[in-house]
Amino acid sequence: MLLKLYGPQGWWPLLNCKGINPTKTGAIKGYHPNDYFYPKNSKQRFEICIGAILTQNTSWPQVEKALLNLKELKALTSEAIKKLNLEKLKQAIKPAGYFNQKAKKLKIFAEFYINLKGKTPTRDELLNVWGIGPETADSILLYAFKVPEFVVDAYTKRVFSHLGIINKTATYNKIKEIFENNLPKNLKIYQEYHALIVEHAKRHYSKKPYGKNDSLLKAIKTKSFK
DNA sequence: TTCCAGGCAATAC
DNA sequence: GTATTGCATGGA
Repeated sequence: MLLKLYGPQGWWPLLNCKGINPTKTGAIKGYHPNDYFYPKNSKQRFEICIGAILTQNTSWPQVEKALLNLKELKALTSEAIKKLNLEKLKQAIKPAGYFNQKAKKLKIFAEFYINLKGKTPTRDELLNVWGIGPETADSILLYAFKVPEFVVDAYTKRVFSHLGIINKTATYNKIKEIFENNLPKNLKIYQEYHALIVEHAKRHYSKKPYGKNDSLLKAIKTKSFK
């Protein structure tokens, strides 16, 4: 239903890629609808990773401003972030908020990324990096490294507890488990579903009362869907 | 003015 | 283990 309502979301957004859709909500440019072949290289992979860190409790347009500032400084690579002056880094990412913490997170992550030497990290390895929590780890694995880990966020919890499908007090891992146990373990499905939940929640679950005009909720209650 | 945004770590209980 | 708090900018 969500896919029918909103279409493919083309996550993860990148600043530079061919076949982009500049009109997509929340993106200046860089969505890649119907195209799951990104990222194509280590640089794009890294851009997704730092975007995942920068978007912690922050709206995507603010993150894009930060990414564009970094691009201006030619600092969208792990080596460049590692070398970049800390104060300059803070200034560049200021639009994304929490700039003191996030600058530190980016420095630490850049080092971690370099040490990977092209390998895919495990979930536990990511969780052991300061600044990477469960959602950021899963986002990095799912969208940058194409590992099927379902991403849970505040929206997921809000929407699905409203739908009566999960408990309000359910933990991150519990919610993740529910989705993964009830979906085919498929990369495209995991990528698209999470993105669609975010799009749906932005429309109906951003301000209270939540889910007021949620057509999905109505359809589920009346079972008028298949 | 107040609330909110694709969380996380530190701390308190 | 679970609950609370600080972190910060900018849009609605």
